[in-house]
Amino acid sequence: MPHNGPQDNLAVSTIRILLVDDHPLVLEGISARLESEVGIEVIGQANNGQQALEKAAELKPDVVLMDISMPVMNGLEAAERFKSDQPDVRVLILSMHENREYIVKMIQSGAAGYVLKDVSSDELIRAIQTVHQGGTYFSAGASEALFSEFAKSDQPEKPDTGLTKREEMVLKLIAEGKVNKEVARALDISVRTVETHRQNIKQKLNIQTAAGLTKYALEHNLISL
Amino acid sequence: MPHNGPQDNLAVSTIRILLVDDHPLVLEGISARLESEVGIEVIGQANNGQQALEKAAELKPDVVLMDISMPVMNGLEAAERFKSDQPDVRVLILSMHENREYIVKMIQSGAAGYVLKDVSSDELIRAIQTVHQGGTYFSAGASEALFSEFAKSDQPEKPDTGLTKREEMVLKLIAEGKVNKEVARALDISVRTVETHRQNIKQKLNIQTAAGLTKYALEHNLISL
DNA sequence: CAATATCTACGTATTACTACCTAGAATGGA
DNA sequence: TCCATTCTAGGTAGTAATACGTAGATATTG
Repeated sequence: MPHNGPQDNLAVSTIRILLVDDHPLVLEGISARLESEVGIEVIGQANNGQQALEKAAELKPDVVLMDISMPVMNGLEAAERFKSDQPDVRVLILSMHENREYIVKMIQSGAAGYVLKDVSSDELIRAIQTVHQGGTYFSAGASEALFSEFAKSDQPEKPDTGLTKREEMVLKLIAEGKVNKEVARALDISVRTVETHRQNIKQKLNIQTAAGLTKYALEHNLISL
Repeated sequence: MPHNGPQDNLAVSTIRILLVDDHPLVLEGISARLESEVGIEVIGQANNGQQALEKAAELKPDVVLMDISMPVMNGLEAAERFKSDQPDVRVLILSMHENREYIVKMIQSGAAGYVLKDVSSDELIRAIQTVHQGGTYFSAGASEALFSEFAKSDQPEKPDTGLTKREEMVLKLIAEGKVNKEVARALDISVRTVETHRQNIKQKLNIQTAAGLTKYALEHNLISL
């Protein structure tokens, strides 16, 4: 599987960076850090998302290293624009927020990576190289924030409901939208028994309605959508 | 926010690698690639997950570079064991599968990164450095496979239900577990009107029971858990 | 063995929901 | 303006669920 594109140019050409931050001091600091690195060149700077899009269209950078919070157009909006207007540009977010919502939103907006502002120069450079090659980079804090949730959400763990096995079974079937008669048939028991179970379940969980039962079942991963 | 741990040792100490693959040729090849790199040292090799755990306990590597498909104990199982038994060891998966299921499973198992086998030496080294520093690494193919889905799944988009606004409102309240009387009170309309809405909703959606309505509402993001 | 929990089932009465109608008022377009 | 849609509300019946009991059969376990 032969590879073409920027991936193979790493050794021969430098990575062209556009720096975007609304704080001049940050721009200078990062710029100084990166300039000393071989293989990386800061070809321009911008103070907000709007400027970033314009300068990028003109300068054609490989990677846009961008803050999130900025006036005029924030990083989120800018990342979306980049994705739709200049999809070849790789956007690497440099943020001080370790908040999961932010990170998820950035990914959805098409960012290729998310680096916290407290990273070392080494790590920042590695992040730049990674996204330039088409990869995805999250620094330690970011990946923790992201995947701790992600890992859980996709993991159907079944916490203790306080229900018996039979009750769980009944609840499951009810939550799937079955009426008592169907549940009874499915479990080969009397409708009255199902009613009893239903009563006990509702009493145990302190739930009044059938809809509430379904909600509970979904919340507790007894059934899935 | 001061940082301690392996992060700061990059410049002074080498990253100790344990290579795990059931194909001797692959082991040799990767080993050769990595040995020529300064700052990285292959301290051991294993042919399966079982061996990997044993050797890791003995050799204390920084990073375990491991294949998924192996005899005796596969990479998935091994990654889980590493997470529970030797949590300090960073597991980097080296796989030829670009399948999303695999990747998600690996993350849930505690892997710190996922690299496809067709990556360049440069990228592999960068991946190793990244995970060693506590970051998360996905090579281009992997991140695409992962986030194309992920981005969608977390986006609460509200597809057209064919329901009117009022009906959606009623459905929402019902799905939350409210009985008709409560819905009526909440919307300040007659119980009969709620019943009518309920009828119309069920007819439109072809759903029979209250539980079914809740399930539908959840599926379509009208309410959330 | 005795106590406990679980699963099973029924009686009775009340309340809630369902099915299938009609129908007026208001609203928004063609 | 007329038509379609939506929101409103009710009639009448039948079915399902709920509330609150009791109670036997079967494990399970201290």
